[in-house]
Amino acid sequence: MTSTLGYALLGLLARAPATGYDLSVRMRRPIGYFWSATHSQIYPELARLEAAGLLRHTVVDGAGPRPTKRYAITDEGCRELRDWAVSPPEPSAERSTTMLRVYSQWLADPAAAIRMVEQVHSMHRSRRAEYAALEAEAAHPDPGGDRSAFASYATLRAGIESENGALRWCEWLLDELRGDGTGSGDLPATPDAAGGTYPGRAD
Amino acid sequence: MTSTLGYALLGLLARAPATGYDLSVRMRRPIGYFWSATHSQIYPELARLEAAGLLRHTVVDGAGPRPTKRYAITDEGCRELRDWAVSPPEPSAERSTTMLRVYSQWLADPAAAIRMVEQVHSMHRSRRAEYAALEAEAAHPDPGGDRSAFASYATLRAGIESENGALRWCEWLLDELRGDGTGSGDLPATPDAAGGTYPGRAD
DNA sequence: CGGTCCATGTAAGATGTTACATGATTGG
DNA sequence: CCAATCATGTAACATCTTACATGGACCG
Repeated sequence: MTSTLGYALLGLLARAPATGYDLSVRMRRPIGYFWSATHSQIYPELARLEAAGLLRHTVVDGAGPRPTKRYAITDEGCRELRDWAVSPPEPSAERSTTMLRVYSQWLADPAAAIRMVEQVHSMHRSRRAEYAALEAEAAHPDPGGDRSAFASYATLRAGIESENGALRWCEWLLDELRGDGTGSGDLPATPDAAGGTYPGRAD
Repeated sequence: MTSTLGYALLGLLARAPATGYDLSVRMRRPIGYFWSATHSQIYPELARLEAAGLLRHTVVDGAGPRPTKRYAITDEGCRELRDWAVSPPEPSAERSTTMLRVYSQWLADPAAAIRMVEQVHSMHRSRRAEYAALEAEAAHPDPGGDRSAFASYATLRAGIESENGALRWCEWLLDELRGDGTGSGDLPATPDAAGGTYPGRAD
């Protein structure tokens, strides 16, 4: 019944009440580092959630031509969100246009392919730097303490992990494409792990 | 003009001609390990690509009630795919319902949260095993040799990387949630890296 | 006086999911 | 005989993106 976007909004409102505008600003960049939406999705969804009794709004002073609404989650909303949060996760289909491009780069000039992968690499570097800065701010919350702060931190760690993995992959691929490959087939060690740890291997 | 799905189909057809059915079977599981689609998307898209001159079909013998069509990519299709493959990648919005769930798990019973993360963990383990088996089959193609085989291999490596990162994250989170945390804040070394290497850290 | 921020909404279009529909062949 | 596989399509629905629309306040 409730959409994924709905749960994203409930997740934010469970932490603090907010206006639709507040929510749309926060969701321009991914929330929990793994979801995003625009205001044109958010406003209708808030109305639907309220009709379902999961939210309530009060009109407050604001700058817009229409009344400014501050939304708060209801007890029913909390319950529904809580149940969804621990319900069995569906096997999510990963999607990446970048990977699709790489899949067909064998058709193109090798130099052009390398340039494209370099761009991907630098995008991941700056994204990781962003996340690393956020991590430095919040330090490492105790899972037994403020649980909502720890949950935010856990999704941030996942973002950093995922950027580290992407960076390692880019560096491996660039080595291969440039012909610097040592022939071992292993991924290279990365000398510049700024922020976010590169964890050790098993052996 | 051409959709992402269109490029996914062109990417497969650039390797070998195929029927819509073939394509739909291959795309039930992600192609290049990072895209998927169902037959109801694929058939109309094939018609559109053909109308745009990027594909051509011949009718062949087959079992269906309608004529079975074998599609092949045209030179124009190859050119368009090639250009797209090395064009600047857009910053992709990552989406994960699992992460959204984790973001709100602080509302729920800790034991239920742990059970849910354990399920995520085991899903990633089996996915990685699947990928590792595929990797063992293909070994490590030379980037200077069959370039299309190497491109497939590169996307498979990305899939393995991403599974390794997800597994490491699950294991860290489970330690934290169970209260086994050493307090170092670092991710733990993982003792059971089956298939797919866990690469070394920088220092 | 022009641009940005606040603040909310609608509408049109692209894309993705789920269900409906047909019908022959093969294997248990 | 029932189910799965081969093989192609349409229709309804949900979701996401992009553009249109309004209007006050503040800053340069």
